[in-house]
Formats: sequence, C-alpha cells, structure tokens
Amino acid sequence: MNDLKKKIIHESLKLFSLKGFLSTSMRQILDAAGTSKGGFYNHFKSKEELFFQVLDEARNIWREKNLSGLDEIENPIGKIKKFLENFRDLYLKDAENFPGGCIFITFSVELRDQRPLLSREVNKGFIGLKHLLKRLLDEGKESGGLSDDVDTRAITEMLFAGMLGATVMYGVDKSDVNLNRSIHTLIDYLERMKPLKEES
Amino acid sequence: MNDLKKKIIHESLKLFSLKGFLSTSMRQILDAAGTSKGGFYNHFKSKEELFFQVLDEARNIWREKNLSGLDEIENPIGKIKKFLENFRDLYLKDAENFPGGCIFITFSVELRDQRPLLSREVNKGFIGLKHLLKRLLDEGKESGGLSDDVDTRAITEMLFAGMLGATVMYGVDKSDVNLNRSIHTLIDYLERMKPLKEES
DNA sequence: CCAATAAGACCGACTGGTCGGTCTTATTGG
DNA sequence: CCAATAAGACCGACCAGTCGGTCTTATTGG
Repeated sequence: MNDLKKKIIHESLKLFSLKGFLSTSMRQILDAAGTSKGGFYNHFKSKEELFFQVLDEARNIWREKNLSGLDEIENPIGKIKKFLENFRDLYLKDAENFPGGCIFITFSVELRDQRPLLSREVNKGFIGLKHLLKRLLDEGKESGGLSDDVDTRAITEMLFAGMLGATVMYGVDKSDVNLNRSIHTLIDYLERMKPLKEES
Repeated sequence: MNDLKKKIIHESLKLFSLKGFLSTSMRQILDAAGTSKGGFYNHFKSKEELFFQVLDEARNIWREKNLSGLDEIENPIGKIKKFLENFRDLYLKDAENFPGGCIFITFSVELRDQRPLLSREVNKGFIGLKHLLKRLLDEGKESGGLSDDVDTRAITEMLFAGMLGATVMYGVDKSDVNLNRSIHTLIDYLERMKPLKEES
C-alpha cells in the first residue's frame, strides 16, 4: 500500500479515536497526514470510504493486542483471563494507536442514531467478541473449569458489559487504579464460578 | 420558567441524547422547538449555556427515575438492588426524555477530548454515582449485609462499570434480554457477597 | 542509451451549503 | 406606551467534496 495512504489511515485512526468520525474534519486529517485534498481523494473516494479502512485497521490492531499469547494457553478460562489482562495492559494503554481510547466505543456511541450503516459495521465487532467469550466459557464448562450450573450467556453479558464500562470509565478518569480494580473484579468473579462446590 | 425556554431545553435533551451536543445543530434545535434564532437567543446566551441547562434537567430526571422508592427501603444492599432495577426499568427505557439512551454517556464520549470543560461537568455526575454506591456498600458491610472481607471499592467499580457497559450495549443492540441478563448478574454478584460463609 | 510518452500522485482554489452567533425589525400583551 | 418576545436577514468561518492542472516516476520504442 502507498505510503501516503497508510499515513492517512494511521493518522485518521488517532484522530477518530480522539474526536470520533463525524467531528473530525477533512482539514484535520489532511494536516495530520501532511497532504492535500488532491492527495487524499486520489486514494479514497470519500470520507466514508476512509472510515471503513480505518475500522479495518483498528480491528487488526485490536486482534494483535488482545489475542496475543492466547494460543499458548490450553485452558479456556485461562484464555479469558489472559485476554482480560491483554485488554487492560496492551490494548487500553496503546496510546500510540488509540490516544483517545477505544475507537469502537467512540464510533458506536456517535454513530448509533446518525449513521446506522456505519454503526452496524462497528457492532459486528462487538457481537464477534461476545461470541468469542461465550465460546470460551462454554468450553470451560465442558472441560470442568466452570461449575455445571452457571449460565454462560449471563456471564458473557456481564464480562462484556464490565469491559465496556471499564473502558468508558478509563477514557474518562484515566485511572489505572480503577481500571485494575474493574478487571481484577471480573477475573475474581470468574474464579468464583469454578466448580469447587455446589450452589444449586 | 418561560414556556419556550422549557420547550427548548426539553427538545434539546432529546436531540442531545440521540446525536450528542456537538452533532446537534442550532437549526435542528430551533425546528424541534418551533422557534427561531431570535427566540432562542432571548433565553440563552450561547449553545454552550443551553448545554449546562440541559445537563441540569437531565440530572433531575435521572434522580427522579433512579432514586424513586429508595427512601422506603432500610437495607442498604436492598437500596442498591432497587436502584439497579429502577435503572433498568425506569431510566434506560425512558424513551420520552432519552430517545437515544443515556445522555451522560453520549456526552462523556463525544466531549472527552474535545471540550474538557463540558466533559468535566458531566463526569461530576459519574463520580457522584460512584460515591453513592460506595457509601451504600460500606453501610451494607457495616450492618452485616455484606461479608466483612469484601473490598467495597472493587465492588463499586465493578457495579459501576457493569451499569455503564450494559447501558452502552443496550443503546447498541436494544436487547431487553441482554440488559436483563447484565443487571441480573450484577445483582447476583451482590448476593454472593452476603456473609453466609467465610472465603478469606 | 535516452528521449517520448503515459500514468497517477499530489496540489490548492473553488463549489454549494451549514455552522454558531449577531442584529435589526416587527409583533405582541400588559 | 413600551418592554418582552419573536422573526429571520445576515455574518464570517468552516464543511465535504470537485476539478484543472503540475510534477514525479516508470515504461516504451527507436
């Protein structure tokens, strides 16, 4: 891929993470990438096309950060713990790519009622993550890492909501302490679901 | 308060909940309120002043919905449960005032890196809510409704993140089922903290 | 080997339109 | 009569996107 195009996508990623898609102007993108209208429209047919390419790049980075090292873990519940730690330590603190915090939440909130098409594309990622969590939890239950009577859909929803909320709050208060507390409590909750004893 | 002013605030509340502050134009506000530039600027010195008054109104509605009936409950943990139910049944589903979902999250996300001053005002509400939860949890611990060894700061963070995340997700998927699951799991988590047995 | 040609990366003035905000003017009700 | 209210013309700044044109680089053919 052309250098300028890469630069535009990367700079837009950062700007979108800070201000969102709608509130970032072409001028800001152009200045950040050190190019011009002509240079931009030579590579993208519209700002909206840029959106999709930025979203794609953001997803690649997301996977790279959050799924790092998961292959080496056998235990599905261990995978979830590792994932939560990656999320906390590698992803949310990746100020290089996401100086304004999680770009998917920014997109999701601003586009929800304004650009349904773009919004839907963003949500696909959320749904994919929920499925991943659900699958790991079901595998954990199967292999005895989780008590038999737990409702994996409920835990999925809880884990997911916890991550989402912790992310929003971290963007707001930038408090590592609070973030650590949230993630730790999620992991702790998971621990409590281990089949040490019945609780019908 | 003047009728037109009330109407402007109420219509802005709805628009802001849908599109946020920055993405809602004066034209949209004027049309929704059925007035004109002159009519508006007779009552507000700027769009920003409107923001603060809308925020104020939103807080009043928030309190009215979420704190309803809490006085009649003695048990602090019972208060939290009631609050979570209010949040789920009365607040998040209040499409009359908040057709686009929780206005504070919308504000928080869009203003975070663009209008620090406005953002800070929004965050005060989050901090207040966390303090409320923390206080109730501490009271619950004091009065024996919670196990002695629980970390109320951790649970506060967890409850708060869970509510925040559930709210974001509900705005996205509009799924009552998922919302119920999230809130129910939070309540369930609280139940598990009851001092039925030691787990040091 | 090198001039002619072609491709396309890049530039920035310009378009129609919208932004938040101001100001003059008209209307209304007490 | 006059203060309060409302209307909307108007302002300069900025919006996403277009377009005529330049300049660099690669390819070609003699």
